[in-house]
Amino acid sequence: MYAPTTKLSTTTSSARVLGVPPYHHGNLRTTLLAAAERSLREHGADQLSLRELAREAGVSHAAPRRHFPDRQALLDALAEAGFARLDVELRAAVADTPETFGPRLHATAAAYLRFATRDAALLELMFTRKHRDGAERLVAAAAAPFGFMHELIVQGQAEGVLEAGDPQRVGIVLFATLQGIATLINGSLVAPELLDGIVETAVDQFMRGSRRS
Amino acid sequence: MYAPTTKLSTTTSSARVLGVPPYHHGNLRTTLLAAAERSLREHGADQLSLRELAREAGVSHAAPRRHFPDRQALLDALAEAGFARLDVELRAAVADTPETFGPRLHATAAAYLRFATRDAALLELMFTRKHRDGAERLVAAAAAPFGFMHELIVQGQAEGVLEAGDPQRVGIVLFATLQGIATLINGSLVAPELLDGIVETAVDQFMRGSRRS
DNA sequence: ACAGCTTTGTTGTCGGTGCATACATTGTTG
DNA sequence: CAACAATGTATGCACCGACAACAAAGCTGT
Repeated sequence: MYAPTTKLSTTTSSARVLGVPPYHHGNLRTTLLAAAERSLREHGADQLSLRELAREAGVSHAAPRRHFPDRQALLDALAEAGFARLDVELRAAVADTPETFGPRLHATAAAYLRFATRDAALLELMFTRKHRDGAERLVAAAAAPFGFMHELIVQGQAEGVLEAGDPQRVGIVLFATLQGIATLINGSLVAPELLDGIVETAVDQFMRGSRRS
Repeated sequence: MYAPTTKLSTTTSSARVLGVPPYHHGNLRTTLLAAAERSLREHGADQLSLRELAREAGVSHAAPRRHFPDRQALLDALAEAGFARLDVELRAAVADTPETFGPRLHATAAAYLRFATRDAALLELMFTRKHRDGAERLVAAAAAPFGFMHELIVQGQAEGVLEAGDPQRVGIVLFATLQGIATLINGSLVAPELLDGIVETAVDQFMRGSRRS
């Protein structure tokens, strides 16, 4: 086993300049993931085909197998990346927000639903139960955004805006509400125009429902 | 076009007694749906195969096509039936409950999550966005349980337990919260043992968050 | 520098699936 | 009882995911 090649696509070769594609792609895994992400967004997980991705990347149909043992492994990797990106987006949303709980909660909720409605298929992938043993990686990736919610709740309690209590439970309920709203919107069961109003209602209810009284 | 044969499997024939299977199945559509429901529960929507169902029903692999133009049509039918059953179960849950809002809300939430965790794959199917034009039937079917939630909210407001306001919005938020909790549990992102506690927290928060103050 | 091992491609194949078309059988109805 | 509509069957196609055997390229120790 040699080093997992951190440096990208050096692909030695003199062949490159001649326009002859090198035998080794050099960066297949990343290329496949990027193509998969696009395909997922455009056509949904069901339509995603390994062979199709291979064609797009200009490699043989069996090449992806070297990087993803099977189709599900690719989907899992996408979901994992999705959680990471969600975490980044949530944290970015509060970065330029007053440090008080209220505005931060609003910003978080809005950011979550922006992510969820923009990448509906990805969201579905992230939360779909695909038992597959290696689910640990996924759960670990999901811990990041969950942790963020947790921190938010703790802050609210520290500020005295929220009642004391198990922040875990409360955080889960909050997370669930946002996720549920996304599901209803994405499933076309609720008109998208209602989104903003619903989020506002949800946030208000949450504040009132768990404020210190 | 002759009558859509309400009476089941009369399959005229003298052949029956001889053990020779009749040319016409007599009840294929229903049989397929039943088998599909079982397969869905046991192996998930991805693994559901029309050819497999045909084999189970003892019929050629092209036969299902007479009843479902394509695979998605079958899945849609399953989802539609799912909404109908959900509606029945929710209404049944409050049937033998005190007529006051509080107990009814609790019973509804519990019933929703029982349904959702018992038939996780079905739930996913019901709320997954499969744009496919004929989504109207699905949305119509979904209207039943949604309507139930709506009625529940209206009752709460009439009792004076809930503040006045758009029952639609509030109902959607409630529905979303339950749906979101189900998603988190089914996706193994939250341990099942926590379910009861979370539901309780959610219901309490809802009551506090929208009670008349 | 080169021999040997590891990684990452390639080609070919297999079983399975959804969808389509042409044909066969049966039930209904005028 | 003679159309005709409904429902199954047989066959074929294109595609897919998985697998195995082989080939090229990169690394590494001597």
